[in-house]
Amino acid sequence: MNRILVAEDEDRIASFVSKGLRAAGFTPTVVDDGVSALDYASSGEFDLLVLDIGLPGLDGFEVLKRLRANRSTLPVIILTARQSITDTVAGLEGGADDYMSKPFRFEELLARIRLRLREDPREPELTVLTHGALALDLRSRRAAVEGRTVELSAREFALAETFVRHPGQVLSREQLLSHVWGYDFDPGSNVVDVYVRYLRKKLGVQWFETVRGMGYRLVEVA
Amino acid sequence: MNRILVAEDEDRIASFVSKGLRAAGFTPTVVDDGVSALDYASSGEFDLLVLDIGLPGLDGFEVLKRLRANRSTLPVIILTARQSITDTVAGLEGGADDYMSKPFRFEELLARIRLRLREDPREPELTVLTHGALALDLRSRRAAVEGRTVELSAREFALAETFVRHPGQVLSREQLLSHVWGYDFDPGSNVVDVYVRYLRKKLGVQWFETVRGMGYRLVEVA
DNA sequence: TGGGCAGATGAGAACTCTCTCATCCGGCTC
DNA sequence: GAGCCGGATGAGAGAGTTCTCATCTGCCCA
Repeated sequence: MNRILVAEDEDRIASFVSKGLRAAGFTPTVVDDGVSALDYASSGEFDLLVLDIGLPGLDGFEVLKRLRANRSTLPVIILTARQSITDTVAGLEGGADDYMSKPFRFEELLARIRLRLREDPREPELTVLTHGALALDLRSRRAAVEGRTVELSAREFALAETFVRHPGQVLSREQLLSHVWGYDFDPGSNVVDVYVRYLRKKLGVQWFETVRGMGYRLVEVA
Repeated sequence: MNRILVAEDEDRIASFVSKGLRAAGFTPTVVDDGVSALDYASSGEFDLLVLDIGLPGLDGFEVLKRLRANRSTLPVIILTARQSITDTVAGLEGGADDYMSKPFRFEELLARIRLRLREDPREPELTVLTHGALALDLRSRRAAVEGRTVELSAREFALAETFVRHPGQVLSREQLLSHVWGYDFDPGSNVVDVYVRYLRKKLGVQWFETVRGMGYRLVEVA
């Protein structure tokens, strides 16, 4: 349950997605045109399809349509153009299970993939992440340190979530930028530093270790 | 699949919830102490339990614990005190299926109840609401009118959602206030008027009809 | 026809959020 | 030990959001 087909023709996005998926333990395969997408998706070798709408050859809608016409129940998450609700509606009506509109944060795509691949969808979605005395309530966007509740802004929360999902692992600024800010953010910025500082201030300095020249790391709990 | 047990001792909230549930087509029953809650919940007469943590007699945790000890699989949504993530974690670990922290917007509770009662949880959650040429993307908080995409703020979106979920129905300011702003908002405010104006400006005046002395109504589509 | 009242509207205060920029600090290297 | 460089920090600009308030408008009824 971890073979994922990524149909996306923009190199930058395809690589962003496939790298991230691999790091998260999935086995991604990338194709960059509609015909191959349909072909591979029909092979039965995949557990989920991430499908860009704007594919050359056969567009995403067409791929989806033919796939469903062949009675495939493969879960499909479509990537729709920036801001196009029309595409979203059409895609969902055309049999997509979910969608992401570009530009998206990788963590969000990951959450949706996990949701679609979950063995028992009846099982409650994990909405509170914990790491030692640190707890993140994914729904209310609030955090708690040793019982004390802390309000986090959207960005602060997304960053904290990324750390908690990769405890003990050194995360580079680039990784954090692409996971939290999206794939098309200015890599020269020092936002990451600034937001790590915000988190340190709100959650306590002891959680976030600086690894000089490398990035930051959420300290592991004993 | 529509009999809901509400265990809540604060009158104001109990009535807010039960009224809303009735209006949404459910059949709510209210109890105001832990012993009755456990009693009724064990009867097999209900499809879901909305359980306040701070109940007199037996508190919510205890009710939940005993319920699960008796092998009941009744879906339970707990209501936790303002900001207490600790309660939330304890509740979910104690076998709750979901939670709401007070003060909550009614529409949100409703969404969670619907989710838990859905026949086939595998079926994609409805994430785009439409009403004629009006579409609301619940996830990206964007709306579309005849293909044109419009950005809405959180409040604007919640208000629009309420209208679209009750098309053609006159909604009083009080109803809108409690649904969109929560149950403890100053009833003397004219925020509703102001936000209806914002929606008219962004989505078009034709959608929102003023019913003098009564409230507002989303016009039905031909 | 005039007054009153419900609703519409304009303006703006308070606040939050996000990000940039300039400067400071301190460890590492030579 | 000096200088450099990565990172920490403080400050603030700019944008967006939410809500209040005062005023305007126009419908309805006496």
